[in-house]
Amino acid sequence: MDEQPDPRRLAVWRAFLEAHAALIDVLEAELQAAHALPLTWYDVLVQLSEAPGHCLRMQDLARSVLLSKSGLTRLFDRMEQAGLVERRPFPADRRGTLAALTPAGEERLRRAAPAHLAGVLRHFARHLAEAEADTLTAFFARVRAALPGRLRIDGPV
Amino acid sequence: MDEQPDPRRLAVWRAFLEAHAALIDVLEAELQAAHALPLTWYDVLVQLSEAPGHCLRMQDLARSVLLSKSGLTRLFDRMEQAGLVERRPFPADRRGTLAALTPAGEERLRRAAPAHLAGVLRHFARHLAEAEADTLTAFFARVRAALPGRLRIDGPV
DNA sequence: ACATTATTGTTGTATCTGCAACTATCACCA
DNA sequence: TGGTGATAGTTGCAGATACAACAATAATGT
Repeated sequence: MDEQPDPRRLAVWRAFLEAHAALIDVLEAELQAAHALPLTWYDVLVQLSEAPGHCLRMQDLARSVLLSKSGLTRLFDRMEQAGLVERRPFPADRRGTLAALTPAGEERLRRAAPAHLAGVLRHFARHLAEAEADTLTAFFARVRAALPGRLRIDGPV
Repeated sequence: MDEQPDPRRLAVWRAFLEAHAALIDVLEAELQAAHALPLTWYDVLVQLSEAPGHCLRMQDLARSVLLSKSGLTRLFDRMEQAGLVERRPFPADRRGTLAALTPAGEERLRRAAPAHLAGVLRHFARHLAEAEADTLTAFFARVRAALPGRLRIDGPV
């Protein structure tokens, strides 16, 4: 491949980083203001609600929300204390734990989702022409596919 | 407005988030492995090296690297201790401090930059067709422009 | 059956970040 | 000139995250 410094492509990278940072900031602030939910909490609720049976193994949930095992353990502790989720034993494998949504968690998500999705639309997707959407998804998918899965998962070396 | 869930555009958002997380992970890991530099340190070095006179006010630097004032204070402390940057008095306004690159910092950046830029190219820009690059930059710029500047800067309410 | 190895989730600890409060300095205006 | 408020940077503190070590359980091979 041609490997010139190529400032055009470098510019994309900068723009990508800045857009991401700004987007996360706004969406987080909006979600926090409107429903007192950090984005990470929202993400957990979404992943659980989309899972079959509204529950997931802790480790799978960790991968879904892009967090390390220990990171999720602590996050889940906080959310459990808030009554939005709960741990259940997983009979099939007694090492495992099932992370499940409580009714309160479902309700909280149901109330917060519309505003958040509207935010994503307003701040992000709105700027996307119909045709561009697929191009972009495909691009991100290519990037993602060529990358190793999550590094920095914890556990011993 | 049309407020259908619009899964196509939602998919872009998800793909965007996942690609970002994965990219940061790999690039950080590579930079760390090859040059013992966290991405934040690299960013500071780049911003300073691109600034006129190789120095910037602390607050401007904070904005450039997308960090809060206090966040930068601490980050800069660490980098100063490592000898890569230094604080200089700013005569024109004695409240201010100039963040400057040391020769060691310049040297470190000069050695690390090629590998990092190659990484950005290999993991990100390579998947981008020539024509797509401009489309994408424009899109991110639109997103960025429509957004408020950094929220969550610190300081009293 | 048993020993060895892998996997699951949690915990100890360190790092990094932001918010709010603080000090020092500056800007402005009466 | 003095006073009031704004601004620059630092610091105390709390929150969130990752890595490494750990206990409990499962899987595998002999």
